Amino acid sequence: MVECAACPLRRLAAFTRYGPEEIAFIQALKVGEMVVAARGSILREGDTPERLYTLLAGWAFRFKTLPDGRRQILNFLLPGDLVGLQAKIFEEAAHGVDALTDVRLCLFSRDRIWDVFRHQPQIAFDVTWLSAREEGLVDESLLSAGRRTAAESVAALVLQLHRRVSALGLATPAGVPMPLTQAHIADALGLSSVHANRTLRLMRQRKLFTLAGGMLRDVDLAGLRRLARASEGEGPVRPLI
Amino acid sequence: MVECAACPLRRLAAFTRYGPEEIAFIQALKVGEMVVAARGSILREGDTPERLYTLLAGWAFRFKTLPDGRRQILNFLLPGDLVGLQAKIFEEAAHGVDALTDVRLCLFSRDRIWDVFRHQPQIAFDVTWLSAREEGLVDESLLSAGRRTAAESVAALVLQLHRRVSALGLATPAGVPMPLTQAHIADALGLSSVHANRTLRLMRQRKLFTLAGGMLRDVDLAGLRRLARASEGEGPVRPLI
DNA sequence: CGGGGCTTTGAGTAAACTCAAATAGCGTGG
DNA sequence: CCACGCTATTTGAGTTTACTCAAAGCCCCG
Repeated sequence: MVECAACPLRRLAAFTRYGPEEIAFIQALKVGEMVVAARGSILREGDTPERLYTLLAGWAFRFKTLPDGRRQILNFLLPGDLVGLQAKIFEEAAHGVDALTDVRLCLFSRDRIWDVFRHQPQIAFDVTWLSAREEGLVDESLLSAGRRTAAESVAALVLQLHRRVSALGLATPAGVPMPLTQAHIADALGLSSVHANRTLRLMRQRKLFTLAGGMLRDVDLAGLRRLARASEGEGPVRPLI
Repeated sequence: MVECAACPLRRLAAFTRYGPEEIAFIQALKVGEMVVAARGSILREGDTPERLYTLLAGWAFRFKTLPDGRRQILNFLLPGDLVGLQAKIFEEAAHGVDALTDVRLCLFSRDRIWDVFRHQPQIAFDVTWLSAREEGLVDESLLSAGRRTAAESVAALVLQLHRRVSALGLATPAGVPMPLTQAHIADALGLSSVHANRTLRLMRQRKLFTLAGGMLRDVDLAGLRRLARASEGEGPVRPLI
């Protein structure tokens, strides 16, 4: 089990620095780790989860489903993201969380969240910060699903994920890891998977990017920004809990 | 100016009870009130707002726009809702907020939010609660825009607003106030206003509800729930700051 | 009584969907 | 090592939902 003080994420420039006292406090909150295999469920819709999680490694996503099986992905979760805060707050999850790849999670005691607010206002503020940031991601997706064309939406999604993955230092010379199937892209943007496929072909033809084997390659960032009409997005640092 | 201890909202069963100490603290945070006329702007995209607001009376909405003018409404704001928290947290608003009706807002000092986290953990927790609740509303809209048909989306939106307005005790024998134009409904659900109009006609023909003159009437809640495949939604009480 | 905004309707179009089938990849066990 | 099965991708063909453009009607307010 990873010691919080030695957490490999915490070394990244993407995360704010905490003092030893705060790290010790987080360490005291941590009750264990959990591993979930790719495609496994981390949190089911309607569940009352025992824990609050931070994603240590791997990809996951939040989603809602309709009774007939239609699924909407709400946002993707990458290392450092908090999982299950709403569920903690409302006692019952209004959304599910599934693992996209094999995933390692850091477990926090559910009851002790309250201690954070009582004793560590800085960390409490950062929890709120992360929650507001996630809402910002959902806002952006809603803009895509509601008002962007399929090509614009795909461009905006790829840009967002490219930015988030790069900030974590996960980009490699071989490309940027992006372990999504076309069905995930479709469900995130409100498209059918057939149309997602045709749109990806278009992106390839326009030389905006290629996405294959879980790797994003040959990205034309400027072209994507022009297409998505995206703003530059969040600043460089954020808290890690 | 309304005294927090005498705040008419606070008397409603929809809000949690605060002790005298907490109310005094909130009162100390309050630096004034602001009135914005219908159609006026409360917060512009890209602004760095000086204040954090609570909506005291009236309707407003959060939105994002694309450079060519396409607009997506992210969620509607009703009395008791917090405005501008993300903007406070990120220094810059990634969305605008416009008044739908004449609106009265309670102003809180921006800098002193930090005091809340340091001295009033209960209120800090409730800020997080409200933020998570708002994210839940956006999640629901994303499900509509992405995966529901136009009729299902309209049903889900009307159900949500009916529930929220009723919880505030604003329903009257003459109907439930709902001061939206068809363009607002279209922009909230990712439809064209022509299609929103045709969908509303369909709802009228199916006797699910009528919406005219800012009033919702003749609502068939059971029929709407069946159509929207909606879950029952949030519990009855929430914090008021 | 004349706008300006909002709503309503018609007609034609386009983006995205469904259904169906073929192809490609990948892991497992014979 | 290859065949099999499963999942994911790709493409074609036809359909539908929702869009655009345009014009007319409404209604409130000044």
